[in-house]
Amino acid sequence: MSKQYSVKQLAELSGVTIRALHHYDHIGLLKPAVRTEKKYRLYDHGDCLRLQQVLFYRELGFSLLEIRDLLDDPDFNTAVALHDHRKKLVQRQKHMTSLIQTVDRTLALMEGEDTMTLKDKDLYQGFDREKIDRWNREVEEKYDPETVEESRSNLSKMSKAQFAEVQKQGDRVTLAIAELMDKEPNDPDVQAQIKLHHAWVENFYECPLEMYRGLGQLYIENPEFTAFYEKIKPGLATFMAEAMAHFADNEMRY
Amino acid sequence: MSKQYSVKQLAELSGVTIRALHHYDHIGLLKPAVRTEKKYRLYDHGDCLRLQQVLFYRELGFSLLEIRDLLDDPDFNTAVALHDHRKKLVQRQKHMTSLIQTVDRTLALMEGEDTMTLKDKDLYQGFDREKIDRWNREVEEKYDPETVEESRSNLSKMSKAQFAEVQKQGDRVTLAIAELMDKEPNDPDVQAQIKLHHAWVENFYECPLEMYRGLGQLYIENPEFTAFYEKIKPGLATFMAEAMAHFADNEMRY
DNA sequence: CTTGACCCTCACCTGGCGTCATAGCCTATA
DNA sequence: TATAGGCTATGACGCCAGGTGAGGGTCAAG
Repeated sequence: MSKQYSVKQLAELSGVTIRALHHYDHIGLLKPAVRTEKKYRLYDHGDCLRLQQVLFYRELGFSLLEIRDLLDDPDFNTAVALHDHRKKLVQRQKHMTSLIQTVDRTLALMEGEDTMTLKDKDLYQGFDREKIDRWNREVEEKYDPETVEESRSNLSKMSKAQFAEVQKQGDRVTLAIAELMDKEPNDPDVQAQIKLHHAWVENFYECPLEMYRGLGQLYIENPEFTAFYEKIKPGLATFMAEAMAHFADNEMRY
Repeated sequence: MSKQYSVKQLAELSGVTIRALHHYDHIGLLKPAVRTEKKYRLYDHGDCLRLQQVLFYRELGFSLLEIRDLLDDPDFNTAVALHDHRKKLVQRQKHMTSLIQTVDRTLALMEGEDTMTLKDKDLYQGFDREKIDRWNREVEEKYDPETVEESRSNLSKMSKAQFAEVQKQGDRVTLAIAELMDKEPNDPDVQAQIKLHHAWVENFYECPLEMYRGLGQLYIENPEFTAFYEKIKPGLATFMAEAMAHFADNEMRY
């Protein structure tokens, strides 16, 4: 009657692999209309339609078994299933969004630190306005205007002289901490300096405690940071990370 | 010197399972600092830090092997890795978005068709205003005001009489197509009726060709639609789907 | 009759563990 | 000191959606 297709033909028609068709057969998702005497699979038009449906729902992220149940039960309420599925998709999308934000924040911290602390790049001489503008534009695309405004105000409002002053403050704090490395990371003296460090960081970004802890992590995670601090004094990166973690812990208790 | 932790302790501290720690050991991602004579694992503070990093990157969706390489190679550029990873995340997010839109469109079409064509629900008697309002509210949440305005205007602006008239038109077209099923789906006569059908659909939704093709797919994907058209004449669902696909193809060529 | 394209089944591999099964270790109490 | 319990270890199978063969049968053309 109507046309019949071998596995290969159906595979090429539909774009799925032969192995996948075997698999669908195996799990009872798509059994060929005919099995010849020699066990060859022959698919008919109905099978093609079913495969279309399978691919549609697979695209949407349904599991193969869900699809099987969905297609096999004629009483199944497709609308409800789609609605449920939509919820899952939205959740996954939100998750993606928050992950992206985390990456962005991490990158922002890294770039921020680069800009603020790596002196090799002539930052003492002239403030790299171009870079700041670029950064602001990027932020603008990703976040809401408020954030941009804050970032812009913090960074570019500063004059060259102000910036140099803030930079010097940061150096002083860092060196002071380096001097205290014979003590424990949560020694009160160290913690006092860390408090200053935290305040210093907040010159540039609003930096809640969780973020501050993350910044500390970054000091030991990212080779550039690690190198920067290790150059000042070996072990400083780890020491600061631990001290910052303690600081975050202690402050969060209240 | 510093504290040591058994598997269970570290598991409880970090929130991962013992099995996971075993696994991380197995793949060389996190080997305990000490293995006692009796093969017991003992983790030290450094291991804790490393685990933190592992969890951080795992959260972000890096694979365990990627994390291992990333943490083991001190020259590894974390910023670049994060940037690459960000791209992947954004792509997945976009994919999610398009899937959600597909689901939404499917649901919209289903609801639309339900409202328009399933006569059992007394639609001839009284227009289900409550349902329309609900539908409009949902659209309102998902899309921009323009779309809502359009949807609202198309649907609820119609008087009961107008609606009945449009409904009759739809029936006429559908029956006309059913009469032409002995011809090929892309026969000019069929295509002429399909053109009317497309115009009819656009009474309710702006329905570009891709969407129209999708609607055809829906006729064979969704049991409710299939049942509706099969009841008019066996094979009509498939026939219309094919004819609609041809129509979309043909129209798009110009 | 052979060649080459196609078909079959069986079975192991991926990732990130969960879930047993089986057995050794350690400590406290009867 | 025996035993109960809680901890530890290793090893192996399972999940999901197939990928990637191995090893062997089938079919049409030359």
